[in-house]
Amino acid sequence: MRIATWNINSLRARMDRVLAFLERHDVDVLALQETKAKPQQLDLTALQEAGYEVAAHGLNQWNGVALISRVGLSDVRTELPALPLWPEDETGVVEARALGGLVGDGLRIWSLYIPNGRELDHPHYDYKLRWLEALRAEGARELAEDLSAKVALVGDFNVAPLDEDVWDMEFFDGKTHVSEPERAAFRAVVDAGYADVVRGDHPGPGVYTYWDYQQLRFPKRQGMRIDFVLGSPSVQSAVTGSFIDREERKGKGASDHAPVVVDLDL
DNA sequence: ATGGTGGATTATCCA
Repeated sequence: MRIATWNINSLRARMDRVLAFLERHDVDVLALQETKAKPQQLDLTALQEAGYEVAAHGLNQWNGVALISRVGLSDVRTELPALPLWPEDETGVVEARALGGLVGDGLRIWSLYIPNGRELDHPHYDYKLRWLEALRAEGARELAEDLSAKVALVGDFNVAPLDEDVWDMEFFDGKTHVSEPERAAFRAVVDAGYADVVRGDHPGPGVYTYWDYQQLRFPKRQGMRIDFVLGSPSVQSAVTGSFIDREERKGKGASDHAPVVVDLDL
């Protein structure tokens, strides 16, 4: 089974790229972030004609997530249990930052869009840390129940875990994505049993998944590694290969993120 | 001097 994660920065603006990507790489399951669409705004005809089922979760113009699968899609959940909400919820509305489903032979995959954090002293920064802690707790609970559970936590984590995951640490001094609390929160998810299954075969420095649209960051190779596929032990041991599709960042109409692709022999 | 891109939605917010 070939799974992938991609911050698409508007699914409606890039549906043609998604279809071409799925076909080009023979992808079975694709997790998307920043779909920037409510489910009812999406025209899924072409995806369905290509043999894919789709589940989408979105409430506003920036932080929607989706799962696309041609190997089954069931038990779809639109929120992680006990996930803290932003803004502090009075209406019952929750943010569309997580969407999980069962695909293939019992693999649970979560498409995750971790909060950006904005600034170190912004309320969203604390929200980001709480969100990651809730993800860790839920991930730990899942493995405490069944250590052999096949779980993949994939998506845009908005954290660069190592210094080598950004093009210039001095540039990021005092900024989010590289602060120690964010990195500790990311490591806690890993330590709960969810390993980065890509880094081993694609070590840095200079291996990125995101390049800002501004300042010619992509041609200048000034990027960040912030998109990850984290796998439970049974997923880790099933990995047969992986790659970051840097080509997808090229040309007119590219997302600012590249897809991350992982092959599994479950 | 400096958000110099890009998307969604409409002059502003978000990343």
